Amino acid sequence: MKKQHISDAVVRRLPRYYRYLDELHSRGVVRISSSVLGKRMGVTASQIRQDLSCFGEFGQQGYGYNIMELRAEIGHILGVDEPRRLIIIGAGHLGHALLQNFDFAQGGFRLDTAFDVSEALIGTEINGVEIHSMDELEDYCARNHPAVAVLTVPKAAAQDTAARLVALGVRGLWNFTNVELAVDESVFVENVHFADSLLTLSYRISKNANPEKRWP
Amino acid sequence: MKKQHISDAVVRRLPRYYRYLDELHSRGVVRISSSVLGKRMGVTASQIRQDLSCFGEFGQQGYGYNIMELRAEIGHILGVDEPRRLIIIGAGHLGHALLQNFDFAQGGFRLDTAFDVSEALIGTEINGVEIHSMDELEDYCARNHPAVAVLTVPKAAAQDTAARLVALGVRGLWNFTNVELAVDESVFVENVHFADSLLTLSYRISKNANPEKRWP
DNA sequence: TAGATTGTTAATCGATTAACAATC
DNA sequence: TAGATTGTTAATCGATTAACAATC
Repeated sequence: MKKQHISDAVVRRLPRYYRYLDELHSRGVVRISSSVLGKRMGVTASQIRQDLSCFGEFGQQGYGYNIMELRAEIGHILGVDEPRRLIIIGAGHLGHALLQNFDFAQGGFRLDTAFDVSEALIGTEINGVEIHSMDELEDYCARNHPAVAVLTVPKAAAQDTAARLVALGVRGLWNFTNVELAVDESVFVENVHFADSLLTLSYRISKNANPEKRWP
Repeated sequence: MKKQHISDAVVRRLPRYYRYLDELHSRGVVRISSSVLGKRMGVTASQIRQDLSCFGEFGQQGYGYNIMELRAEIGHILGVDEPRRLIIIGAGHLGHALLQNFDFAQGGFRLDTAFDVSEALIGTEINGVEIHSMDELEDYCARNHPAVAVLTVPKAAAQDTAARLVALGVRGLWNFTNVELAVDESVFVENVHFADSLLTLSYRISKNANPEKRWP
């Protein structure tokens, strides 16, 4: 039975299901039951079935799930088969790393242009992606209507750049700036807060300090 | 009343409190009440008080919280005042970006050495951090006992490298490889799964597709 | 058919919010 | 003192797990 509202907890688990199914698929496994998948992923079979039931009925009694099918269904739910444009704002070290390492196409995103203010970078190409001047942003957006912008600019420029992108019709911001962006609620912001992530690790290590192993 | 078990939900909110308090502190604000802080952060006052009460009593009736004190208390809870060593494994684009941009000292981590297999990088220095050969990892760990290792190696090397680090006594792994690491449960793994993060954004955009704004 | 496994409903568990006495 | 705000207890809400009839 399809649910109308999907909780954030469920949404955040979907990419992980997708990843496991993708791996099983590429290893040639054809079918899997919720209990086997659950054991492998370290979650309960109930949770998997409950999560999937939010979106439809993808399994078969007595059989389980066809991996290829389920993978495609989750991909569809996540929107990977619905290609959209993405741009990178800021081709510094982090933007550069994403341009070099990250497979945007796998997530269903088309990336052909990044933007930066550095004269040294403008006009160059990284991994097949052209670096344009920030002055061309308005023009590019008017022509290509990118759905998502990746924010890898310095902290100080984050809020202004975000506002500019929102005004240009961007629907989502993938925010690496460690700044809390104030934007219209119709625009989705996905934060990647490195500092927060490392601090939780710091916390867990501190709390479970093993006296024998406590070195600086 | 101090709690013995702290839920993950609470732990993940602490860095955000810390960040806000840090900013208020640097702007010279002296005190704040849970309701004002809550309004600013977009959470309930109840939640803030409930969260803090897991660790002690840091406020004062009729007054609220002293920002400098509370900031220091949360910093202490997170372990930022307890310096520990951290190493970076893999000085490729992403490792490089972290070396250049990320302030490890602010999280209480001392970073002096990164490791890589590339002959071109070994012996060089990035932002004051020396790049050593992976061959020197055992020796370095025996001498310096790093608490945390940042994993910015290629996917294929992830699991083996993790196992090697765990054997060398590392207590936590900050994992950027998008691989699920199988390690002893006494070692903490904090995953930064870029792909998962972007897919949740993809999902939210797909579901709330605004027909007027639906461009590729 | 018999065994396996689903989707779903019910039960449990935990997290968030509300309320309020205590008190600065 | 009176007003404000805490820490904590109680109430609510939501998410996870368990159970099971349906059925492949």
